[in-house]
Amino acid sequence: MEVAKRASVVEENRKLDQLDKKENREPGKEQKLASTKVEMGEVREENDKLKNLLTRIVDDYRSLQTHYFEIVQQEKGKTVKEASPATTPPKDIEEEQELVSLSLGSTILPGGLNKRKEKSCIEINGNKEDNKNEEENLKLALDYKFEGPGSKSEANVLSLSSDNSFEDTKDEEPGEPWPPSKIMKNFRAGDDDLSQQPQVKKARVSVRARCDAPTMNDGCQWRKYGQKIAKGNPCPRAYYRCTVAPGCPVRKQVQRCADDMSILITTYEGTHNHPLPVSATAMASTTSAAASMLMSGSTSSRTISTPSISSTSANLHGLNFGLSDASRSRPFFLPTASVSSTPSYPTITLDLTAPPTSTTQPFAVNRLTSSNPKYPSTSFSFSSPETSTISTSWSNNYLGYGGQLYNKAPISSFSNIGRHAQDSILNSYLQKTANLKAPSTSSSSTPSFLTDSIAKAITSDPSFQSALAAAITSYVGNHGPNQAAQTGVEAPVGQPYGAKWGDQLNSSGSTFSATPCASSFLSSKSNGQNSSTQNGSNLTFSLGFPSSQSASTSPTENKDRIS
DNA sequence: CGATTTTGACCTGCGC
DNA sequence: GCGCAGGTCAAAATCG
Repeated sequence: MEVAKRASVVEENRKLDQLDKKENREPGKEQKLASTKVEMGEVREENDKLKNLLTRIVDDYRSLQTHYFEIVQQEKGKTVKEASPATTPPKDIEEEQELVSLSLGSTILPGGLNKRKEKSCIEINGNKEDNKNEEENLKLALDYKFEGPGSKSEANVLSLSSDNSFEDTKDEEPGEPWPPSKIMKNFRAGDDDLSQQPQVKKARVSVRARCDAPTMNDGCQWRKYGQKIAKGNPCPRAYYRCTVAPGCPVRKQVQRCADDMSILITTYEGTHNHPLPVSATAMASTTSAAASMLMSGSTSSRTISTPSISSTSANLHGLNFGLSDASRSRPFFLPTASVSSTPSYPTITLDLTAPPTSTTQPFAVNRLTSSNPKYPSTSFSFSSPETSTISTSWSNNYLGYGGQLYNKAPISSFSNIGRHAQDSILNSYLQKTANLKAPSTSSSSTPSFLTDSIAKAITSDPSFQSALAAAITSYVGNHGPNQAAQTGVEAPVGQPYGAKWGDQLNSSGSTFSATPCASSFLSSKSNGQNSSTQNGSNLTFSLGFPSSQSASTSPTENKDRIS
């Protein structure tokens, strides 16, 4: 009911927004505009109330979930003790299990790789009708998403969807662009997903990175199945397919950049239909999110009132990510992402080799012209000098130390606009987070209007949020099963191996990288380990691809070479 | 000996 | 229809 109410409010907001836009184009209607704004204020107020309500519901949900797990544990103990063959759980328990399973969006792990998770993961095979109510509940719990483009309301909701389907987004009811059921549909491992979503299959995510090794180790196991000399590039293009699971549709192309041989271009296509190793989940989810960003076409020119990163962080907090604690403020680290498209293959490129963006060009979320109008194009310019550092670090296998990376160049020292972009995210986040402890001096060096506008520009794009969310979700899924369980956040693209956050931190010297060969990951420094932010810790989101030569989980890739 | 890579042949889509 | 380029297949070679 609340969801429906909220949806109606969202729709109302959208209409008002459109009306607002329209009237801005037609001056001389100030009176109408004024009344509209009054209406809008009311709607916003109501929206706020609903948000609060939603937050309460989420809290309730979480506590219920905690209770549920306790009950399940007790039930399990009982069942084992009694060892009764006729022990069929009560129906309500079953239903509850379904609910939890839906909420977590988890899938059963093959082979019991994660026993703890197995306990909380119950496969759902019930029919849709029966699950409808549960799905509604799920929406209540997980419906952290941006309202659709055009919504003027303060979109403090964050989508964790990686829904890539045009049809899906098209078909959605206003205000509910990505229902959780669809999120699950995409994230859930399954062969039939791809057949149902050819668009997803076609979407490609290209990663450019400086890498001396023949190929980047992204954590997956690949088998080379072909090599071709592509036109216009003396370097051959190698074709790999994922061999983690038989029948996995994911493929990648690896090719050196013709202009700069040190740059390795890896293009991913498809979605894994199997659980991924920890080291591969971040990459998978990042590419998935990037593909989502691309395919969702959600890059409409929303330059109106938009959420700042603080609202995002609030949502993350809402998801129990715990970022709202200012003492644990974490900067986000983002690569350059640009979109291009061919008629059949829309491609988003994450460029981690890009030099600092021109200082003459203020940061903005630009729209690029697309060769195919079907696929809207967007360029996010998050370039910074750090990207080259990252790339270098990939080759040098230092990618597990995102915190260090970040600390190599203190925030306050960044002067280029690309850095500003990242600063702005951080600053905006820091500024708007309660109980700020002034961990950085960067805010003084960055004009507030700039940081605000940048933050707004960045965060206004739901796709960005989606990508960020997916990365975060990946992080949560990988490093914090507990968090994931509490939040109901679904782990993207199959990540059954939920390693404990703390475990990872401990095992890797305060970074998330459990192993030096971890491919793509989200790195962090724990509290008190960071000299530059003594009052807090850094969490650096970055893409990391240690060279396969120096560290590879796959012997295949170790000997991989491009002749 | 199984897994993986190599490499030429083949298939497919697209532009002319 | 033809040629080109990208992508895939599959037999042979190679590796561990």
